[in-house]
Amino acid sequence: MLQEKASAVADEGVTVAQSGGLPELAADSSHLGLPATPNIPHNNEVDQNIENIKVVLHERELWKKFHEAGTEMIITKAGRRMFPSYKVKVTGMNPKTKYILLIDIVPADDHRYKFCDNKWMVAGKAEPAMPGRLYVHPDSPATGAHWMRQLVSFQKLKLTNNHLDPFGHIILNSMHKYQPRLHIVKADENNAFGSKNTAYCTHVFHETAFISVTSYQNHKITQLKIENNPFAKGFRGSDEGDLRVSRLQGKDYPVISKNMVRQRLISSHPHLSGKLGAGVLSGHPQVHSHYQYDSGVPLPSSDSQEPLSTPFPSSREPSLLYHCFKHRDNTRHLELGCKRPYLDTAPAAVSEEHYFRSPPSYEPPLLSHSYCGEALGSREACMYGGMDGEAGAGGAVGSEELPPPSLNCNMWASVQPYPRYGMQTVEPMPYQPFTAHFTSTATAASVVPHHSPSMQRPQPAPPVPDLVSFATQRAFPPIICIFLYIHDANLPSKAIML
DNA sequence: TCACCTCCCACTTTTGAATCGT
DNA sequence: AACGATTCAAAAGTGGGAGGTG
Repeated sequence: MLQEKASAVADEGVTVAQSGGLPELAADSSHLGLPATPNIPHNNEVDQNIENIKVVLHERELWKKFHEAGTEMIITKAGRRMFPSYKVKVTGMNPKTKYILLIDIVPADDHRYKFCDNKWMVAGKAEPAMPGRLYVHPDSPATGAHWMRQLVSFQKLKLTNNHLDPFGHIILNSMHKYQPRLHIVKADENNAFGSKNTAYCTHVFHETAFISVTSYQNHKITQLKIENNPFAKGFRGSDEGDLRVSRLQGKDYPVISKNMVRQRLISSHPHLSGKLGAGVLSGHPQVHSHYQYDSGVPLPSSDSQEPLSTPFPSSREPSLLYHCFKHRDNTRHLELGCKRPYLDTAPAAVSEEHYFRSPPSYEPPLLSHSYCGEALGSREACMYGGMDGEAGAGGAVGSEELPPPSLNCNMWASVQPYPRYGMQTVEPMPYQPFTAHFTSTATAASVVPHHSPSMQRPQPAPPVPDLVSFATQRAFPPIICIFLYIHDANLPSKAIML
């Protein structure tokens, strides 16, 4: 059976989750609006839901095009959407069970990059990580039938470099490499998750990795964006030249863009490439120094000034990494169970037992560090969801509306991640992708609903449940209240509520 | 001087309200 | 009156360029 799955999934270019957690609730109780029976014995139906969930990245070929060139994503103070947008096709869910879909974006490594000589080079150590934020899909929680009915789009997700962003956008550092991750969480009877036996799975498509920039560095990426993003249609050139540019400059004749100048110059004078990349043309009034000529954009390996042959090395992992775990008991210990990605190993080697996999080479050895964010000295905009109506006008959460000390994001950020949280692991596990968010790194991960910031306001700390509670309260639409809890034997339980 | 960032621009697509026809 | 189709204006989303900052 596993082999069949592996084969099928391989055809789709992704690997798929295999394992869920021990269920706490009757599978169908949530949609019935009935209180589920807690702590019921192991329920295979629910487990299978998690195990069987398959996620396929939409427009994977487009993502691959960008990936091959070295995807760049613009980040702005006001927030910028991702393009290509993150859309997935989900199958294998229990149609009646409610799930919550969310995305986070984690540092892919601990390097800062610069674009030099038409290549992305390591420029030093990464800036202290921004506080991790989660983007919860607007439809969450929704039934499996809902998610499977059509593409699940995260196109409204926005990226910002504003450390104090009040809008709930995902905060990133410029010139750093990041990896988006999709998490599917089974909602409990309260349309929430985080109770004792919450199960979830994580999907990572490595072709969605990108480097955040404030202006495009690689001309090839610029062209891909213009060619494929409808909003950038106005920048699409023609054989007559860059008409848009000529219009912008008030010319009644075509003006060749800088990119075109550079590209054409390079193509006809390859020997100039290095000088051009170094900004030789910057003195030209039409050519800004940060423009680069067209070519592949290798990203560096761990070896700092050595560019790689490909922007985002694909050898490290199959297309999709999978990780899943569940909360298993009341002991405030976290047991991590991972199934090996289908493509990660021979199907025959996949057992039914949980095990822990090694991290991909680029996946965060620094993941925890990233989310630990000791540099979060500034008061980060912790987003809190409130109830519509009761919340009043609300508005952006300003610094004066920061949560009480026990909920302070900085406090979260300062807490060391795994393994200090006493998570019970079967064996050493350097790689702990999702746990970093719902447990250890959740300390730095403020959970941000997508909803209007005007509806967000601080809420009193809810009762502290065991281990981790990540709850959404659909009962108060359209606000999703999310609670993050963490327990460390050495630290007081903490929570982030949204 | 340089790399990076911010703001503004013109253009396009998207969205939603208003209008009209059936 | 209800519903669907169409129209139109406002809002939102683009990359580029100029200029600012450290």
